[in-house]
Amino acid sequence: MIASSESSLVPAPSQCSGPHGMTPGLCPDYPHSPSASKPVGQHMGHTGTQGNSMTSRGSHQSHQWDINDSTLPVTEAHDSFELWPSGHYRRVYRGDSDDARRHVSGWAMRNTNNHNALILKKSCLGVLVCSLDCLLDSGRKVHLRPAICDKARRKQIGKPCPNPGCQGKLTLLSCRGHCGYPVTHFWRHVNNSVFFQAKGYHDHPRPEVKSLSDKGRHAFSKQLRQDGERIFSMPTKRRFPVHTSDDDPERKIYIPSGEEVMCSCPPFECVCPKSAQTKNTFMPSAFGFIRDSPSHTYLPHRSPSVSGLGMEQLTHGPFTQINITNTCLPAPGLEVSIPGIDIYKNCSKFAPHSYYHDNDMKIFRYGSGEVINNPLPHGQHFGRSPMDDLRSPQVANCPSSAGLQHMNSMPRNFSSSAGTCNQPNIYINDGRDDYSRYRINPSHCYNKGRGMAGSLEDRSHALGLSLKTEPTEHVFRDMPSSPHGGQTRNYHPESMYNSVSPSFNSHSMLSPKNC
DNA sequence: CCATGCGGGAGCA
DNA sequence: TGCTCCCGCATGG
Ligand SMILES: [Zn+2]
Ligand SMILES: [Zn+2]
Repeated sequence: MIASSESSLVPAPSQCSGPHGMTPGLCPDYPHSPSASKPVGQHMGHTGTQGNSMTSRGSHQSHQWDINDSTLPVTEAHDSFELWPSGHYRRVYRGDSDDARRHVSGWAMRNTNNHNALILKKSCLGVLVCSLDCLLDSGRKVHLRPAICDKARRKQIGKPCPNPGCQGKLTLLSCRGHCGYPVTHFWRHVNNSVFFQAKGYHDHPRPEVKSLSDKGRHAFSKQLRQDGERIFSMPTKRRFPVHTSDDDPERKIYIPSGEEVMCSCPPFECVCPKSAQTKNTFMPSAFGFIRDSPSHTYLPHRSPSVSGLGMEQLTHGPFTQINITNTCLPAPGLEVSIPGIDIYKNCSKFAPHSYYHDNDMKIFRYGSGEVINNPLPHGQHFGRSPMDDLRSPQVANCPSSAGLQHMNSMPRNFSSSAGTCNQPNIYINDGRDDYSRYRINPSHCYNKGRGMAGSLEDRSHALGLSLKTEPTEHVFRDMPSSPHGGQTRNYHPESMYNSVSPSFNSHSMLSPKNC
């Protein structure tokens, strides 16, 4: 988010109490944050967007709104379309932008029902990779685009790698760039503009763009008909993007696996094997959560522990890719000091496979195919993001939710007493999925058309938005290992984060000494 | 066939 | 009661 609101301009530490088991007050998400002193709780929800005359200048640095704001600014200046948005930021596109109206993204984003017809939510599906992590003739890796359609996607998974001669199979590398869960995109049409907000950093390579994937699909169909004959990998020339500030996603620097310079530990803690505190221990983050889920409900393949292999094995891959694509650096602000760069650097190992931080610098590391043990049951793979569930501690523990994000209102369970976290304008935008249909159900006011962009905008115009944004759930409560798994682990957030708190109360998070 | 969006309803707390 | 996820439907390319 390059955003903007007073709050977002201020990389203020987040108000984080309960959920993280952290000491309230000091949540050094962004130690260099300018100070601000507006007590949390003073704002009624957000800054500068209370129907005032604020107008966006079109620069993403000036976005002082949150997608959930009741009133979004009227703007005459718009941002150029970003095909590969990553990170927490906002954009305002022209209402007549075809890309924006179609909610286009280079990432494979699937629609998520948030029961809010005004705001379209999508979550990232990740990327299809070769289980053997093979290299194409071009030197690139196989990064196919997951089908948005569940059914089609199921068919993709397990297919032979399109790389001639490779015996690998396509594996879905799920996105967990939003604190362990898929990155989410929000689209909202209002004021003849298309407001876009993204949450999370994709932790996987970019999938092939749509048009190319279409070719791939056809190729696969052909392949099936030809009974096993391998198809060739997709060409690499991008054709789909209409507008994009994208750089060349294929620019990669290959370096020996031992030379990686960063890790992708969760922002709140380094869980690198080099970290004595966390090595071979249950990680209190989403990763550990995943590991402990018998049903492998959520993105288990990235859990260093999930396969039962040692960390070394898990992290051993053919090589590490460092993809530097700085052509679209986020503006100075929160994003600059986010995850993958400062926070994770020095952590040499963590994931069994790729990690990648878009925009500023991408780092990904692939393990061997065996390591990328994919495999979430389909039902889960295609499931919605648990990040949508505010009951999930991940949400509460997510820096993007608790720190990076602009928060629209305080969660009910958060102590909003000033002083516990003397930061200004901390807004919590929970980023959950479904809005309560009982509270927001435009279909009650409008024809139940299945319009897309138009309907969003139309409804926005006519409907006085009153969106509830505070988490109403028990974000600090013990969480089940999966929303519906039934296996209720006794999660004790407090204990879970015992080892996290220290890092939270120091700057180690930003310069993980333990890594 | 699939992308995309909508939304009913189940399941859980 | 509130909320999220599952899953099917409709539409359009
Ligand atoms: Zn392969
Ligand atoms: Zn992603």
